[in-house]
Amino acid sequence: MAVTIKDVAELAGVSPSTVSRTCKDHPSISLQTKEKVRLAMKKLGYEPNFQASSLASQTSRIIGIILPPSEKEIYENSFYLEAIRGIIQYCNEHQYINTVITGKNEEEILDVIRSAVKRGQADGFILLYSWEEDPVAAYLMEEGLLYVLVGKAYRNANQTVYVDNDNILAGREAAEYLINLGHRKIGCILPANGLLFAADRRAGYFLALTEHQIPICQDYCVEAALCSRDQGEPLRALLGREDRPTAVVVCDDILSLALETVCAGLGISIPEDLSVISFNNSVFARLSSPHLTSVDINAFQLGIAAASQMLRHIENPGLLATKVIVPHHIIERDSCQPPGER
Amino acid sequence: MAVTIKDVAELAGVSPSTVSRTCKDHPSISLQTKEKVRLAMKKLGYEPNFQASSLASQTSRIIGIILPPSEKEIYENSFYLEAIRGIIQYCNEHQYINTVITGKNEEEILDVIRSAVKRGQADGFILLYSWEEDPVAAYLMEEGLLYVLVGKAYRNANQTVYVDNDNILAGREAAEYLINLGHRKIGCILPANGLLFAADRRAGYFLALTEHQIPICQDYCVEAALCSRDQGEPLRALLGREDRPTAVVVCDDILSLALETVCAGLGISIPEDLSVISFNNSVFARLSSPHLTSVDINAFQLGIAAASQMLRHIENPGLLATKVIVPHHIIERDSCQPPGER
DNA sequence: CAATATTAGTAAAACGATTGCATAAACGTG
DNA sequence: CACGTTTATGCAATCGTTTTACTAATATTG
Repeated sequence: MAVTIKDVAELAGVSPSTVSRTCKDHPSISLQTKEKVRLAMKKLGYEPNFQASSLASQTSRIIGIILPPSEKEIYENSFYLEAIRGIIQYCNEHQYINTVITGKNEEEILDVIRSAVKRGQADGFILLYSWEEDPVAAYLMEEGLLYVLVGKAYRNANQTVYVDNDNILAGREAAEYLINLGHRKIGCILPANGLLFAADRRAGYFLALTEHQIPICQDYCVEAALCSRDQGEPLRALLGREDRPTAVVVCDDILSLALETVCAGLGISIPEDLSVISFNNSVFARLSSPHLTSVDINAFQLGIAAASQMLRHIENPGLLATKVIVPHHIIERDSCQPPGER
Repeated sequence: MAVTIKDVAELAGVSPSTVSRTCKDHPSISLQTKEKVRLAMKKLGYEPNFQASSLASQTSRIIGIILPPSEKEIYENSFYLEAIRGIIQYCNEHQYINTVITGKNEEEILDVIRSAVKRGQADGFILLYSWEEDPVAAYLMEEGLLYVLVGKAYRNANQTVYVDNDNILAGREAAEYLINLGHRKIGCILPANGLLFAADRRAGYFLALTEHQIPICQDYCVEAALCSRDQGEPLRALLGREDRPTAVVVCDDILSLALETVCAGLGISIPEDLSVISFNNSVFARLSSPHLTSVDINAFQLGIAAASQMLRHIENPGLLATKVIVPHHIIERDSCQPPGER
């Protein structure tokens, strides 16, 4: 049997409550006693029992990580695992553990959440995606549960704690990068998955064009499904045009890869005929040919920041909902060049 | 405050112990009483408190999922998230939860595990990778902790519960697929990460060649780092040869993508000049051009199987260590054709 | 110096289940 | 019908902490 608080108390010659207070660094225990107790703890290799302390203190020290309902494709994006890594690293350092939650659809996720809450299996939730009208976010908000959104809040932005990149700025900087290279005919390709970040990146793209007095051409802005059969269609439509763009902002590396395939089919070469600036800076960016210039969004840091917000709010209830912006940066590779150069 | 077992007991007019036994479907409670209790549970929306039941029963109902120490690249492989999904789905269905564990290096992982064990924070561990001489696996074995390996056991295979593909068979079938197309000069490309599955796939590849009386050429078998600077070097060496292979077995889609890049640089076209059969059937396989013929290893099922073994062993201590083989299958796409055809 | 405030620590009651043991009722059986 | 058995249920201890309320000892103050 593992060593308990009583064993430590006995060895140190104090009562269990004193040991407990020493662990919490309670001010009403003298330094002398604390030292004595700490020595005993070290000697016995004592670690407080997780369930017992949870039960007594009525908190679980468990944070639920909610993944979007599972369509396989979504998970191919390494964003999720990176963010999870960030979260668990921070949580581990602070004696919290995590439980990953997902399901076949939103209803199933809600069931898991409801049940986790009733059982006292989670102190809060980190939502790793943000969609318009997401029932999961709506439920968490309604029930007054503690949650942190990674991504952009759709409703109740002021009451929601969220952690995000400045996607508008990122989209703008990506477009500006192309504009500064001399491009004027610039397209924008978004994933058709309804995630909010894409809309923001597009908004940034529009902003950049407007600022540089480049007329906006609606047809230059297309949505494409990730990994579906007819994925190439909208891309081919864009690139088949007579006045096709000389550069594109692509909101996900996976899409860029798809784009490269379409380009190869149409005899368009990157970056000579088409400059591409991409998003996420994943393996895809390093493995494609040519290597992609891509905006790194720091998924790991997003995870760290989300976890840190979570813990802040658990430990100081009633804090105002703050938002945290994690910086992005452009990683330059070989997929961009000034237009018309060969 | 949430509804407790006492509330249910009161409403049903029985004692708490009867409610508890009803939950466990204990045989010594009459059907009549059980019905009465179940009705009360439903009415109140009762769910047993997780920490309290853990504390009382001295089990945590938490399964740790151990990821390899974090070098970012590893996580780009969607295998991990797929396997995690499988695990959590199975665990959720059986009222278990999961905690993901990783660290910067093996020592850090060991610390987390040690501490989790002392605190009673895990009933068992699922190891999502297998390396030769892995200190983590060694520790788990030494301490007599319950764990399931996803991948191949290196030492103590007979005492280890593990869940794997038949990678030798998979490697053999991949090579045979190429042989059946008429290829005789077949190479093999492995990731240089020391993971055991790669060696097995290679062994299968050798097997197939031998069986078909094709002489083995050591130089046809190369290792390449995933996503590193000089990754292309060994590939270029292989493909730059005068008598370069007409087909290759590539043990990871990510490597295939790298291979495509190198081929493009050398003016080698796939599949006309080089057939490629790949492994993992990830997005990469569907996004590359041409689309890759790839062996699907069913990562999700591996996760399910691992979790199911875990629970079996938790609930029946002393069970013999069985191994479970999850089937693979070849997904045919456009990267293979008979040699010499254009 | 007595009265009061502060400090340092303890005892014991939660927290919400589980479970071994006791017991009452119902049931056979000779 | 008395006795042993089976069946169904309750009682109370237990799991290992946290925390409230309390006490003893020491320090402070008018």
